[in-house]
Amino acid sequence: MTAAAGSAGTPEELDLDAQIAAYQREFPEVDPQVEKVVTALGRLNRRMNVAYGRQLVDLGISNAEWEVLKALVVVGRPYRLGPGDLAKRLGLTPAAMTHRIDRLVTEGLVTRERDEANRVRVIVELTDEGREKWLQTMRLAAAFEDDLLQDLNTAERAALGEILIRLLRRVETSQPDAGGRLEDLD
Amino acid sequence: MTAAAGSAGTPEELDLDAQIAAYQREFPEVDPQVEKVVTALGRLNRRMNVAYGRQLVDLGISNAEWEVLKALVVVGRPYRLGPGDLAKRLGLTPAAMTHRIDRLVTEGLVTRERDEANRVRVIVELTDEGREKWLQTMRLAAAFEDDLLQDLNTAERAALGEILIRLLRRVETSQPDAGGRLEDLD
DNA sequence: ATTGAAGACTTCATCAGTAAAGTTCGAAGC
DNA sequence: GCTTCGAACTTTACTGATGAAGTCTTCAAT
Repeated sequence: MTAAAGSAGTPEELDLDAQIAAYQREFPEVDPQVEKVVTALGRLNRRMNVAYGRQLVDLGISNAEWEVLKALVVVGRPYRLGPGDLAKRLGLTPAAMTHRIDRLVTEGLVTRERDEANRVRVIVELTDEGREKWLQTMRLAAAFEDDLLQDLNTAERAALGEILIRLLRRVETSQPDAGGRLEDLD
Repeated sequence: MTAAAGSAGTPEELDLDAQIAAYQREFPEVDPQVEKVVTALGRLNRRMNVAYGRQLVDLGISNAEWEVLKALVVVGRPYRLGPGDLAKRLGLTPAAMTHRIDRLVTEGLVTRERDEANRVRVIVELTDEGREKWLQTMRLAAAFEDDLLQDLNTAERAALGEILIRLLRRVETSQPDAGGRLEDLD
């Protein structure tokens, strides 16, 4: 097998360096250092999502549902938000939110009721069971994250955090966001 | 409205620190430093995907199609892979791959033909037009990435790359991957 | 009081993904 | 040489997302 080709391996077999090498071969102008950072970032994130996904399966909820629970927890007591607001926070359409809420309601993790003060509005509220479920996910996630960063000492963690935030600031300012689609939100 | 709530803002309005604070409030055992790194990482990645997505729209292809082009380019000339192999590399099911290839074929970016040497196999090959399309995406992506990392000096870039790779190694070794679903691959 | 415009959510049609069954071809055994 | 097993891809049924149209409520202006 040549460089990173190969007949049919799991994705890990494609190691990072081989992939960067391929990019250089096909597109010489590329800066390997930049590409390395960007590729590692994307790959790391994917792995983490897979890991989260597995834990969620164990707890019997989907990633989609988890996002909703997180959003409700973040606003704090009494853990209420409208469907439209939730949709904006999670970066999906109101239509999708309607269905997600349907599922969560049937599982008893949130309640949906009309706002009596303004009957055009709907209030989605986390139930005790929903909050408990979130706590469970959080315990697992925190354990995974601690393990992930185990090899980094405090200084390294701080440096990493600082750099990531600088990058984040750069993207967020360069993109006014145009009020759109944001995949998901933690 | 309390803390980071708000009526209905775009996601950016929820700044990172407020979100971390919310986690600490709701789940005191959490390590804020760890959470900060993890949250920033997730958020950064999301922003980057949005940015890539916009560029792709301008070029008239979807993120899904882009992934396929990348995979074919990475293996090098003659830019050929079977649907099953592609599916593994991109972390999706063969069924999904079938449909993606359908779309790419109608757009003229790849060809699909039976392997005459082994007629149960199918060969997907990048067309010149497909390669050209990939080059265009690469030019845009590289420009965006260079801009993103502009605030980091060489030493910082190296440090970031090194740390990310350490983290990546940790996730990849701790998860044998179980041969499964990997969202996507760059 | 009535009408009109805008906002918030839901419904409908369509699209892309998964899981599982189906099809076709190649290879190994009797 | 026929048959059976297995591999590679496609097809089918279903799920969850999008975008556009629809419904219901509120608010402002006649």
